[in-house]
Amino acid sequence: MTENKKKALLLEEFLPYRLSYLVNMIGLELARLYTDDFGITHSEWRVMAVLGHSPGVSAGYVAEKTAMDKVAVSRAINNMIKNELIKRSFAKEDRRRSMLSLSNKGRQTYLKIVPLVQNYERDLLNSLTEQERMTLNIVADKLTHYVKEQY
Amino acid sequence: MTENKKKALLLEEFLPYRLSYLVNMIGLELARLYTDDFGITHSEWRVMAVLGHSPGVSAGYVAEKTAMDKVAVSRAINNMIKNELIKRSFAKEDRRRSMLSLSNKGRQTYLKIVPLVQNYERDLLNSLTEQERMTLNIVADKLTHYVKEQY
DNA sequence: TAATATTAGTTTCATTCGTAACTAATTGCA
DNA sequence: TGCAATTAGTTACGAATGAAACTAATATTA
Repeated sequence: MTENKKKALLLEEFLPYRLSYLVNMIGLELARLYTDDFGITHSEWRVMAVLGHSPGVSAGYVAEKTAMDKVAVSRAINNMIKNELIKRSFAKEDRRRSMLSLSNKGRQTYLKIVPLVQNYERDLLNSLTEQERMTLNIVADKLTHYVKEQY
Repeated sequence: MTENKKKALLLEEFLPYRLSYLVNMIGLELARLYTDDFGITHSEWRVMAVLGHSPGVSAGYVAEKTAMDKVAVSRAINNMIKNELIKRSFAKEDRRRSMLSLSNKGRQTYLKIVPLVQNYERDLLNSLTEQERMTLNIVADKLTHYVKEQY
């Protein structure tokens, strides 16, 4: 006999909904850190985070690392070039491939934002016990692994 | 002396990013369940979930329960009325307040979707141990509580 | 009770986002 | 070599989203 207990569906108990709500709130709070003070959008911040760590990479690499699609990356990059946060050149051996890095202004902004978001993450995680943080890490990895192979 | 170990910021280790990626993937997968087969959008599904459980409530109540803004709720509702998934009347004692419930067609759709999303949730959680599921619940609540009071 | 404020929901408009089509450069291979 | 296929990135367009202004109904209060 297969499992057949028909349980009511309550949004506030449904894990995907709860996580979505949580992530949305976290995103809003983080966005305040870079939007209000630096006029950087969420997409732009992701691009910046990759270039801050890995200068010289291509737009495709950024797309891969950020899990953004290439159109979104293209838009963010071009906007940041306009705002002089990013410098772009093209690879000599393949003139399609861009080589991106932060400008001085971009790097200064990056270096200001990094501690802000790291502090936010720290404060957030400080509401958990060490044991809970460890489990959260494992759970996030397991679930991500699961959804990736589903996909 | 305050903590001053300057750690590099790696997107793939940054919890808000990891959770955002995970939730996005889960959302895409869930959307397949109701969009492909029933032409229901994500917003519409949330509205449907509330009305399935609590027939007769107002648009404002739906907005509150779904954490959607009232514009999004209004649009979803009107579209679902057009598609004959929802019936609407207005309260006699306050003719601004809507009283919403699923139509027969809407309820049939709802009853088909509920087990699909519940199965999805079950499969997702089955990739965890019982202990991890318990901790995940607690962690989700704690973090949500934290971000709510921050806000 | 008339004037004002508040509330429920809708419309408008500007921006964001994603898909698909496109351009330009390079690679593969006949 | 030369032509088809692939790759990097951009442009164009339609759908989704959010903020602000708006409409209609009700509540407040002078």
